Amino acid sequence: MARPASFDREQVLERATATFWEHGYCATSVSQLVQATHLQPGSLYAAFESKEGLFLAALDHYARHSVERLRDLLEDAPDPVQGIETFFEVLVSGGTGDGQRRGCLLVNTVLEIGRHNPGIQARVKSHLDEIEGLFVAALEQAQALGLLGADRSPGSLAKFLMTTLWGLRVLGGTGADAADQRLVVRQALSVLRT
Amino acid sequence: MARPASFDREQVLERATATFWEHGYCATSVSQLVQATHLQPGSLYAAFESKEGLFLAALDHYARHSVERLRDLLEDAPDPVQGIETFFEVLVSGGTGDGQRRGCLLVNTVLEIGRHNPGIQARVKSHLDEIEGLFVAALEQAQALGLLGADRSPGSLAKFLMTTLWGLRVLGGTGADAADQRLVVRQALSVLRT
DNA sequence: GCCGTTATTGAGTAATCATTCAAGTATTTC
DNA sequence: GAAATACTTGAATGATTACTCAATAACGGC
Repeated sequence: MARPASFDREQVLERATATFWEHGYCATSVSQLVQATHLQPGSLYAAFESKEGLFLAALDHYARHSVERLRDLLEDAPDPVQGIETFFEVLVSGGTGDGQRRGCLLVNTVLEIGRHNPGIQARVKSHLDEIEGLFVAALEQAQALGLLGADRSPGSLAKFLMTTLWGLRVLGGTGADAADQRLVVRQALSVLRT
Repeated sequence: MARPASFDREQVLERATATFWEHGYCATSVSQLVQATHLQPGSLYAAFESKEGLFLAALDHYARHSVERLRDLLEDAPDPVQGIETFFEVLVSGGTGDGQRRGCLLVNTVLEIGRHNPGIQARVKSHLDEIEGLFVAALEQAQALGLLGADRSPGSLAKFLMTTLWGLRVLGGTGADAADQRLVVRQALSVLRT
């Protein structure tokens, strides 16, 4: 019925996400996004409405992949507790490489603009809640398997693990090496061994 | 020998700090700083060289007060462990009010620009190290008093507490209320009770 | 192959950005 | 009170900002 879009939306999102992730929301200009996505301003605005719209789409794109990776990791683990331990080990040892240098886009976003932009805050929170949900499920499984005391609260522990994860992102941002981060992970995960 | 500056440097720093704290580094414009400090651009640049120079001075100003408050709190506490517990309770319950809404300027800065600006990262890190040092000292005192097992590592625990503190700042940024934050603090501080 | 519809282009918008500087002003020293 | 010195002023700088729109191009349905 009409001319179809000539760009691959997924690829555009991938490139836009990388740009936002690298520089942050404020420090990323539209002309940088134009350069990264190979889309002219007009096309970019036709497809995503605004810089903020593109950023929200980038957040979704980023979260989709993050959640997927965590889910796979937990499913492939021999047991839920080891899955969580592996997750933190991957986090600390760099994993993808880029992830270590740039931290987590969701966490960066909370502190950069979450407080000032309710729409973005809500979107980030919903993605973080999804991740927290995976931790809750893993901890409940662990309880069912007798790996975690029945008196422990999966919800409370999951919130604690999320907070540890976020703190590690800040620690990474200060330039701390993997060894320092591992010390923290050991202290934090000792809570699961009670 | 010449005309003295007519502004109160401390007051200017206080106002500039509040502005940076509220909006972040990137989102704070020089004209906002001009408005907040009541200094014309020329005076601002004569006194602080650049926007970044003023920001560094603001970071120092902020850290000076933060460290002071933590030191007082730890000194006034009946014992070091209770001091740490009080610190986290104050953190979670809002404390100053502004602090709760705006988080911690140092933590916000790490994730917003620390990775891209080595000078700022180094300055933030030195301030955070000072705070970590206070925790180390408190934990060593606790050990000396028999409140903490002699087999525990004050350095490692201090890093863990810092990470928890940072994670709580992110948790606060997502809009979590004091009750949720308290759950996390309870899990985290249980590590001290081992 | 033509028409209706939609994507693409990229120069152009006004606003704002961080920064500068020449002119004017106030203070100290002698 | 004059000379020297340094602070204050605020308009102006060129660059960059997010964003728009009229013109052009390309596709699907018939």
